[in-house]
Amino acid sequence: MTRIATLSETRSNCHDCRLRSLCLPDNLSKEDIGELDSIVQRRKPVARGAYLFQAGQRFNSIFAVRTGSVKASTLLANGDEHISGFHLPGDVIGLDAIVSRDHPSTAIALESTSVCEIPYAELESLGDRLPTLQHQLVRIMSRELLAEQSTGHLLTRRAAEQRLAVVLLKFSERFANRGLSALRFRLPMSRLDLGNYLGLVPETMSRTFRRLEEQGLLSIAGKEIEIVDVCAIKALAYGNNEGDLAAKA
Amino acid sequence: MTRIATLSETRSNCHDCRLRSLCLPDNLSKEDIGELDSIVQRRKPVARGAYLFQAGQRFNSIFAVRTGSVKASTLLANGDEHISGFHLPGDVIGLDAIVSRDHPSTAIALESTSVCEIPYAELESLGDRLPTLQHQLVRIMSRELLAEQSTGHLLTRRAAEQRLAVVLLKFSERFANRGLSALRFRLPMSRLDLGNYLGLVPETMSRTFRRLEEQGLLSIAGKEIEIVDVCAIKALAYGNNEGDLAAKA
DNA sequence: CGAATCCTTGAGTAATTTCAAGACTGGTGG
DNA sequence: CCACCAGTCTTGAAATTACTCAAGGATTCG
Repeated sequence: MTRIATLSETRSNCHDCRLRSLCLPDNLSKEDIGELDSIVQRRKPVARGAYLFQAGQRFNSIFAVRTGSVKASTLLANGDEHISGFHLPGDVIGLDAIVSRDHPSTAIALESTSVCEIPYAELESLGDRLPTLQHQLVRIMSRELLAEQSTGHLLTRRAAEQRLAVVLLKFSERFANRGLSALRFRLPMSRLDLGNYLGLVPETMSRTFRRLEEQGLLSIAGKEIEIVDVCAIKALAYGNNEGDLAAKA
Repeated sequence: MTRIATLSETRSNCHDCRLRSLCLPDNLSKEDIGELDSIVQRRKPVARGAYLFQAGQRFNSIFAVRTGSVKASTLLANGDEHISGFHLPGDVIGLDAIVSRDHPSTAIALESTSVCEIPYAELESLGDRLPTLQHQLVRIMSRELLAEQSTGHLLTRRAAEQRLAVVLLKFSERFANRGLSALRFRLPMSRLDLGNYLGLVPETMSRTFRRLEEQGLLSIAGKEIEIVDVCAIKALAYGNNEGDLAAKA
């Protein structure tokens, strides 16, 4: 077929982006979105396993995930990998690098992933002229700060079942925020990666998933997860430690 | 003694503040600091156990810790408290509330603590006029984001000894950043609170402290901590899991 | 000085980790 | 299109570790 489409035609712009309300353009006027759009670079999708950037690499841009998913990881002194988070469409990546000159962590695509690259120097300049954009950047950073904090809550839960319940609800919420089903979704990462994130070994992950399925809280088919009993999962995740509520499932 | 000093005289200003380089004034011109100073409110110290703000309370200001220390906590559904962080002089608190209208967490003074209160609406307006100030706010948020992330690293460490080693090194670094001793310092929080933060029960905290002291890595006198063998602590915190290096202590 | 809180210590239990090995996938190449 | 291969996932049994429960002792703050 004849390809007469220019690059810009096949690539979306901020104004028409479904994720606009989650991203930098939120609250911006049509004109301001146009200005932002002019500095946003939309490259071809990043292949599964490829780096968006690596730890130690010079920081130049932040990235907004458009489709796909990304894991953020750091290499520990002993050679182990620690996964500090997973990024889904609408998330903005690289904000932790602003304060230093270099990226503190590595961003790896978990599947074919398309991102918008926003050169930070240009964003900063544009923000000087467009207060609304600047405010939105700050709001997004505040949002990320909040998200990171709740990760802390997650990891101090002792029981593996609790940690899994909490993280599943968090993903559920994130999918729902994008208008997807809160009860049926596909986890983009391997159990290995999810376990690493939660501080649990793969064996425990496997057993914990199975236990929740046996209790009738989940239905699992590979990476496809269905939350069968939301109430019970919430009770397990956020309810009392004694299990009084959860035991009623 | 005769008190003729006005309130403004007994209270410092941003320009003369020792913590200036860690805080919002960093990188600002003398004039800009003056403008910032004019919106900063310096109240009398907050007593030990008093709230700077409570979760759910309307967000109006961010706070910079000048002296003392603060713990950030949230109440879980089961009634338990979760401590998400500790704030020392130079830290800016409340940034996680910008995105929502209310504070997501409660800030409690761990000792008599003095803070600078910065009304956020005014800071935002001022930031619109002073790009350098705006950039500095973003840098501080990026710094906080980075700090929160490394909390995640901390909490995925399985062993209690590792978690304690990591958190002690983090405090050591923070004290050093303020020009204090990196090897001898006073932890402002109780073992209870520190354990809560680390996801460990008080009994485990007690035993773990004692074990590190017996191994000759620490010297402990109440809240006063001395790091005796930095290398061994670092090996324990960041070295390999097998303990090959740490065992040589 | 006195009460409240915090810290310590001990013994037993429950949980995850470790070690080992087999089964399953999904992607690649013939 | 099928077969292969590497990585992923599962399962079992033993070992380690932190948690729970209980109670006494030490600090600290008012």
